[in-house]
Amino acid sequence: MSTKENLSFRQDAASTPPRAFRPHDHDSCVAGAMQAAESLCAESGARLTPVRRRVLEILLEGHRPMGAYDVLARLDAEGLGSKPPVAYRALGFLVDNGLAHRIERLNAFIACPRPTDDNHAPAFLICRGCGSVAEVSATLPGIPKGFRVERTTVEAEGLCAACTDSPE
Amino acid sequence: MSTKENLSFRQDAASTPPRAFRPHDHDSCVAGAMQAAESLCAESGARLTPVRRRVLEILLEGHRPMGAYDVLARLDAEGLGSKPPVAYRALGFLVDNGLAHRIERLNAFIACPRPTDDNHAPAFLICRGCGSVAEVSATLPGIPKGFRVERTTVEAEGLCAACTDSPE
DNA sequence: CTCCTAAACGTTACATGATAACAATGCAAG
DNA sequence: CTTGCATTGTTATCATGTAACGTTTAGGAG
Repeated sequence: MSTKENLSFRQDAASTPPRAFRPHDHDSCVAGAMQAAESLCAESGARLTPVRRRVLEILLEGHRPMGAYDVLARLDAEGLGSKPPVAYRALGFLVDNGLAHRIERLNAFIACPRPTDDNHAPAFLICRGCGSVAEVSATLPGIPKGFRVERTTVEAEGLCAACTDSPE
Repeated sequence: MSTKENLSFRQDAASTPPRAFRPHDHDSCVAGAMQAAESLCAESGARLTPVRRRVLEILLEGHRPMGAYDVLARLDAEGLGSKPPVAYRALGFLVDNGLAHRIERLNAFIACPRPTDDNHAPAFLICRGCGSVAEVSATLPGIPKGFRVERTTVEAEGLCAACTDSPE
């Protein structure tokens, strides 16, 4: 069973906000995600090369999406690459391997906080106040008979609890 | 109550494919949508100017999304405008007034087939075979307590019934 | 260990998508 | 009429994304 936040679009609303919207031990958050990424790659044979690892680390710095060119700027500053394909290829690898996701509304990318969990239908809660994005599990009920779903994009934009309370 | 296709993500899978995936009387389909658009604009005071009306007609030609530059090419051919802002402004108007929707996955726009229906949470079924897109109603259950949803993006890519049967 | 191949990387050039800013025009209310 | 605001026209530029091609490198086959 998935342990991701213990949240699901199918069950009743959870009582606790997702971790991305709460203060938490982010260092262990990052460490866990990197560890999971290493394991997954080791298991699948995917190669987590220096640029790819670094891009994942950069994405993991915050629970908020980054544009490909933002990532590229970071890589450039660190001497790891300066041309768009460098960033897009690394991001593509991470997305293909479930280590990151693309947020369509924002044309941006975010690290997957729990890549080992079953992750076939992620949904994203985008707070327009603080810019944080939380990943939760989604299952779309009631797809019309005969339509075979292969991929889903589920994104909700709004205000997280903290930003609702203090609308600065 | 919404009459849109009588489909909902909340109820059991409907037995009939959405109209966009079936042969149908498209002329009356278009006429109905234009009529509804006129009424809505008359009621709200929004001005359905020639360019805006024409863009809506162009989008209504098929149940498939068009890129802003595709629309612009059509406008240009008809002498209605040749610069990107012309297309983007008309599309923006249509989206703001619920007469069209943006498909985020595709960076494209599609006419709303039933703009008078309640339309607060549309979901889109995108067939990668024929390129058609059907709009159905979606309600996301189980949003975590405290997150206030303002807008949703729900898109499912896959194969419609017809394309599943004949995978050319 | 050496060779071979497939994957990864670096770079150029370009394609596609979107908007800021400002001037000119139209239109409707007072 | 005239004033004010929405709409349109245009320029210029920014943002996002990818095709294509040659080079390098890692890792397995022999």
